[in-house]
Amino acid sequence: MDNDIHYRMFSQTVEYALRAVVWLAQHPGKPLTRQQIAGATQAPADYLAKVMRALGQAGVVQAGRGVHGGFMLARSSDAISVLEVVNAVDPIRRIHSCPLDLPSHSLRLCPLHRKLDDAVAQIEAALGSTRLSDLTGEGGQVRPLCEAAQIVRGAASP
Amino acid sequence: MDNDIHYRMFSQTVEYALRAVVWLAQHPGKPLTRQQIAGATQAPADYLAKVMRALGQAGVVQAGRGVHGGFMLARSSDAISVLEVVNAVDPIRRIHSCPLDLPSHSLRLCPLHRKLDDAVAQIEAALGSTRLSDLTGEGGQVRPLCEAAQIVRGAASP
DNA sequence: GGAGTTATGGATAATGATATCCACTATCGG
DNA sequence: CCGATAGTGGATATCATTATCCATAACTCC
Repeated sequence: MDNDIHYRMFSQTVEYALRAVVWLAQHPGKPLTRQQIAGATQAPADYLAKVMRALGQAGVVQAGRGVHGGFMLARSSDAISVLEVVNAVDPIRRIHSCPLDLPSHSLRLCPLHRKLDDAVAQIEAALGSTRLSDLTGEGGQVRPLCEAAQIVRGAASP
Repeated sequence: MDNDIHYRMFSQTVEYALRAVVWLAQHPGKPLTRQQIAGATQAPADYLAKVMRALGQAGVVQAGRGVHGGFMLARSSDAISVLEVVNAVDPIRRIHSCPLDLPSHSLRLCPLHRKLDDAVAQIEAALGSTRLSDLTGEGGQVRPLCEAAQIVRGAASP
């Protein structure tokens, strides 16, 4: 409201979750550990533990413990939508009733909240129709999350 | 991420700001005081002071002090977009560069962040094309923010 | 000009999201 | 079985948002 960077349409938690599952989608086959994912996606490893747990409980990823443990997508990357990932960690909240703090008699929203809910619905639809496979480049070919991430990988693993 | 209600696509501050300007749009002519707006829109009066100040600095509302003071829209309600109100208090942040914490060499976003930014752009467009007059009912006729708000007004002012 | 009213601006407190840390459990390889 | 590895779960710290409070400035009416 006043000075510098803060407001985000998507929470930091959602950011981490999406980076993680995209990275997993780009590296199928063997499980990746939390440390590996954290390193690649520039997420704090300790916090990522919580995020991954939420993804596991939601059935988006499959976790394995022990020496060859780590995380894999629970299904193929074209069977998981971005919306599912978002909802696993920070559910998108549609506006079903008037947010004024009253028992909602109203079944219909006022023009303002109808507009806002329409906007949320748009997002929901956009995320729901996007699959993880849409974000990994065609043919399972490995693509970096961003150009910048590619640079990091190059620098970190000579 | 775990148990109950939290995540919102729009911040509480944005909610208050929008309720306030919609209420102002529905009551043109004379200025409304912070207390009046707070009462009608169920917003905490003290916090609303800050929100209104931000709206004033952004040129969305016009403030007057003293005995017949209060707030009025700075322009007519069909000359103010919802986006302008949102940006006045909690600017929508487009994703211009990779959020990974590196100097952004990359001019192009990766598929993930392109998708996310597209979603944000959709919201921006939807809010930008909606005017306050679109939210007040046709012909300047007074409509409540929500059905619930109408009930409150009825109960509060017999 | 004085009294009362109302926004302004800053300081401070409470709340929720984010981040860190540690003990525990499951799994694998010997 | 033993030790090492890696996820699980909970406790705690940090930080931004939200909320409250107070002193001050501007304005109206008398």
